[in-house]
Amino acid sequence: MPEKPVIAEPAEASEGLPKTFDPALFEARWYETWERDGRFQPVGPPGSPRFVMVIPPPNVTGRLHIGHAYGRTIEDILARWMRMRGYRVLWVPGTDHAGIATQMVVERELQKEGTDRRALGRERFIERVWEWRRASGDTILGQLRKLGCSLDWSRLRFTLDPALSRAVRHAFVQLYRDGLIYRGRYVVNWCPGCGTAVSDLEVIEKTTAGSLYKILYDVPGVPEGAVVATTRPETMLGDTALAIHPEDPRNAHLRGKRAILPIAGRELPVVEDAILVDRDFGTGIVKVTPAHDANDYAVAQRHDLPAVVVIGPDGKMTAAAGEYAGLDRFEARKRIVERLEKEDRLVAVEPHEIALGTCQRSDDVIEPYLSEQWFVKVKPLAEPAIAAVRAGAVRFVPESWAKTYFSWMENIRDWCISRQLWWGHRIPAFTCENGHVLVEEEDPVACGQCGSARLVQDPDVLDTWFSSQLWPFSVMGWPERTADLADFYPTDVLVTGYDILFFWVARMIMAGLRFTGEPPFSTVHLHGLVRVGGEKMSKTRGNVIDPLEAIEEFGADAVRFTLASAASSGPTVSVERGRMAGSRNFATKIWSAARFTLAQLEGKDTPPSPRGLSLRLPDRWILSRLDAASAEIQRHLEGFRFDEAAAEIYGFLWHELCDGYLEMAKPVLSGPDPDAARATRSVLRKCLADSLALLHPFMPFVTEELWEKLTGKPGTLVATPYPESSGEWRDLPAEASVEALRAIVTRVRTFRTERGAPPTSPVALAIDPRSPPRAVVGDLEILSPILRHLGRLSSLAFETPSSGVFRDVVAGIQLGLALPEGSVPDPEGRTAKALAEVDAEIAQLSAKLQNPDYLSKAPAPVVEKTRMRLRELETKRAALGSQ
RNA sequence: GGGAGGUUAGCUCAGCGGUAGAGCGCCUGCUUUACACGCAGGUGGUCGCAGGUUCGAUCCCUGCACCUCCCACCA
Repeated sequence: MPEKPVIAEPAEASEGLPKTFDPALFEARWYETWERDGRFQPVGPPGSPRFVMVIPPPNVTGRLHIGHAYGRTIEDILARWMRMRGYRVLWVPGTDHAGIATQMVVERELQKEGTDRRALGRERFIERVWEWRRASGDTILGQLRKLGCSLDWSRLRFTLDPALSRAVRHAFVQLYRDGLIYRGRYVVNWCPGCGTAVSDLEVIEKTTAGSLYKILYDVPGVPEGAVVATTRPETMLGDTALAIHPEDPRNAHLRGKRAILPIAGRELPVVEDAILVDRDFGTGIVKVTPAHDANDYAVAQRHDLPAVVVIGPDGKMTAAAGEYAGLDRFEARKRIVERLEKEDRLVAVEPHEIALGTCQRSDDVIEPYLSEQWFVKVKPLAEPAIAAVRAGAVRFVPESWAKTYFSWMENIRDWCISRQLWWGHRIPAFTCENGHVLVEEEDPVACGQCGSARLVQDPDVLDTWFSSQLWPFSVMGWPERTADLADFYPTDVLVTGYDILFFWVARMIMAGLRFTGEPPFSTVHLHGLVRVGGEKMSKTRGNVIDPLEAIEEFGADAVRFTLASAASSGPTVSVERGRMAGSRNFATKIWSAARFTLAQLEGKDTPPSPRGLSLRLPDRWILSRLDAASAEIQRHLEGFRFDEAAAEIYGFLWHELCDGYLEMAKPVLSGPDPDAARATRSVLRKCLADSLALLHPFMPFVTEELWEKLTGKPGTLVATPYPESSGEWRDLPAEASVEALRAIVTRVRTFRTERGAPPTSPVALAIDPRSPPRAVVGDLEILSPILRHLGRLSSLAFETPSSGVFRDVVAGIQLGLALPEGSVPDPEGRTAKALAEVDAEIAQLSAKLQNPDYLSKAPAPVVEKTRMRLRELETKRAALGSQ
């Protein structure tokens, strides 16, 4: 392969931009400038229009992943856009203490040191976590800065800050006093790996291939005994009854009998329970294990049965399991099955698909486990929260999420909020030596009932989400009546992934209404989850996109623009590496356009606004397009369609401003008419300035950098008014004429390609002045110099094309085209192909226009459009057919 | 068992009642007074399948197929 000749680049003059740019050279600098200048803090008098968001607080242990980058980019686009529109914008940053996740990180460290938290003790362990947090937490905050997020760092919050801890305690005490928090012994989801209870939402069901074991229980007086099916034989040692359906004739003979529990030899009553037992399933006989199954526990309550805990909090069999004590639950299962087989009690083992509950955090198999826990009674909180969404006080974008929200909220179950962890908000409940329970805002010194000073605080901490649900107002200082709370609450928009709709969004709405009387935000934008090229991101697939690496490689602007472009309304958001490069190319394109523009403006008189100048058609066209683009961008941003907004500005900037206007401007800028050149410079300047402003929320860094070059006002684009459509520049006649010109230029170029002529070969063009869009023809005469230039025409005549030339119709304009000589007429038979297409469409349209139903029922403008199209096609047919 | 969403160009996705779009890829030309991270031209789609509504359907309705994802205590 021959190497490209290396052309020495002329030494760059002292002024002028380099050809390409390095985002690393200015991204950090601009961020610091904005922050130093207080751009991220709300400015303006309280009461003036404001726009408030709180960040979904990432885990302190977290590192920025593509999902964060996506959500925060959307938020930052909103924040910057609203700021430029003159709102007092507040976007509150912060992190979440993330109970289990953080505790696990530090526990792993301890493990490496050969110790554990129990050896350390509670106090020293907690101190250790704080140390860890000081040393390595909050890295994600620096990463958000890299992304360009315009967060108000003066209001940085952490869910374990003293003020936020007070909010948590206040909320707990209030709910307790209102009877909405209670303590009790129930079967909860227990994660043996984490050593704590978790809520229903933290259990991930995975369908797994398992087995259904059919076990024979002896029943004195019933020779055939009772065959019981179970997927978890190890729990049988905790059986305290068998249950049958009261109306099941198959098992009527078992009524009132007592069965013998195999292995253990204990007697079990046979109870009748219509709720638990499904007559149509299996043998209709169910083993009842109250300590290890929530349904069985309910049966035990109804029939006053004891509960025997055979699996302990560590996942190992307890002393109650007799000879199996100390064995891991799965090992115990194996041994018990072996034993049953040996004793000939295993009637059958059938393959059975089971829904295995696993821990969201540790992936361990969840055990239903009977224990003392704290719960929130959620129904009374849910009702007003449902009503608020129904009434439109909270709106979901996209709307369809409301349905999911309702169905969950309407069937909501109590929330287990106690966690057997050390890292988190400790439950503010104390028990005195006489068993009195005290729940108060301040640590009590003596029991209010018996006066005892020997008080023990509940060892558990609260579910992390208990504090998260208060976030939109706890960050504002609630329950204190702070100025921020008065001024900035409720917030406006919440942006987050739909995956935490139940965990967080729903609970915030409930808590906000309960504690502040208002919903915490008026709009919830639930975005999709990021996938890479349609596939879930995973390390094994090797398709993980690390946003920090991407920022290194392409720049933060490119990463942001890519994410914004990918933002569809659907549940998945597909991001590809190729898109990142494309966005980087786009940034370079702007850079290059600015470089050209700046070179043109340099040292020349250029009015900042084209208003009052005498503008030519291309000027009017691009200003009209700019106005239209501004309107579209605004419409899409208002509708949370960041992809469409991004596409709009991309298309305008690249294909209209650069491909279109810049090329038309070149001959004018160097042409003989100084007034025209001056007007062109002014339009160029306005287009560049407005483009930079329009693009700023998406690509804040490169636009700010270029803004400084253009205006000499460093760091001010962030606070420049966002361009909005005024309609002032809208000019449809100019659009029609310039678009006709562009179409004709394209036709001339295609003509060359068709004829196999080199791109530079001169074409003689005739434009039929009798073509129907008369105004356009007139404009084209005015545009002649540009048309000649762009089309590289040897001649341009406004006359009926002579019979010898190739004829066609473009945008209604009848053209005659001719190459010098010796060119191939039409090597690929394109004319014939085009003719066939025209004929087909003519046939279709005439059929339509002969259909009386169409004529009478279709709207008149549509019919008129069809007529016009048909007329144009007929002209085109005549032109093409004359070859 | 309920519920939601999807199926459009080779890939990733927009569009959603009046003649099919983008980016990337692919093909052909190009050092054309910013940009090869570029310019110009082009290739490429019975818009999952079958019915229905309509003057007209990729778009609305019904059914089917396949794919995601949520929710649900069936041993």
